Amino acid sequence: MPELPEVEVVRRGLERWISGRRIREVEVLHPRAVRRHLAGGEDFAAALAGHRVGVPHRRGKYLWIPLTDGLSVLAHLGMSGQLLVQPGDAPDERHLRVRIRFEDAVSPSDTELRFVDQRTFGGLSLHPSVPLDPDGLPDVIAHIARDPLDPAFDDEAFHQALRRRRTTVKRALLDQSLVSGVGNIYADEALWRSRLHYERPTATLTRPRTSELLGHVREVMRAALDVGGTSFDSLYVNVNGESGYFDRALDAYGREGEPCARCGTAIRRNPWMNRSSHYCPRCQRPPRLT
DNA sequence: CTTCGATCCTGGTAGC
DNA sequence: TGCTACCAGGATCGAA
Repeated sequence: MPELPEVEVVRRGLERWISGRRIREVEVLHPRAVRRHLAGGEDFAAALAGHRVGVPHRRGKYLWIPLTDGLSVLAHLGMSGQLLVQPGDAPDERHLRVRIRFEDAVSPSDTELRFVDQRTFGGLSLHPSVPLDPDGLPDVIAHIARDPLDPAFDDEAFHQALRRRRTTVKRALLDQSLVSGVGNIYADEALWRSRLHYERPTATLTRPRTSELLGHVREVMRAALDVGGTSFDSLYVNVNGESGYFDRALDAYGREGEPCARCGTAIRRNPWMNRSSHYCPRCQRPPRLT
């Protein structure tokens, strides 16, 4: 599942392969992939044609590609989305949803951009920027908080927000209006590293504990970025987050029944919010019920 | 205002 | 073999 590191790898790949190119033609093959573009698929395709694309930006799990007139193409990968740079004559993927061809593609094997998404939770859309925003942040994601790797992320404000909230620490990590880019995988990993149970009330976290947690979030994301970021300089921008390379480095997520790397106790998986939480029952003690 | 559960989607797999 | 049930889960929406 693409979380911040996977999306950042995609962003870098796009910067390398499509920045500066002019769009010739857009093909929308599945309406659901552009459902957040309220004017519809035909409008989306027509609006993009002729634009030159700028340098892709990212906030949390969203990335956007600025066009020339204050508009940006916003992309979210959802659970299974991929942005692929493929030769134009490569066979269509089974779940190809949108194809973007460029003016500079003269031979059939020259590259195009493809949005592929099996479960169609992701999508593309076109939006104006927040006025005066230096990065051209699309207005529809103005409510998304900065992510922990953003130099402007405010650790102290985050801590204060946690203290005010009446919620639990994992819910807070997944709340994209508090901190963005963290999904189920990196939440479980950061909590394991911090020896925090997922149901710990955020109001009980001390400032040092919050700092430690943020530090572990950053560590695990940077580790994933280091591994995933090494492969993008090939022809394909091929990142869907499954990334068979990083999962060997995970300590909690997907490790049910395997020994905790710290204490050897079997990792547990509990149902949680229609998904799962993975944790070490010994290192990550549940909070006392009040 | 905050909190929280239901919902969208499809392919893979477990179980009968 | 063929069917059903369940699972993965980010973001949004509406209820409380």
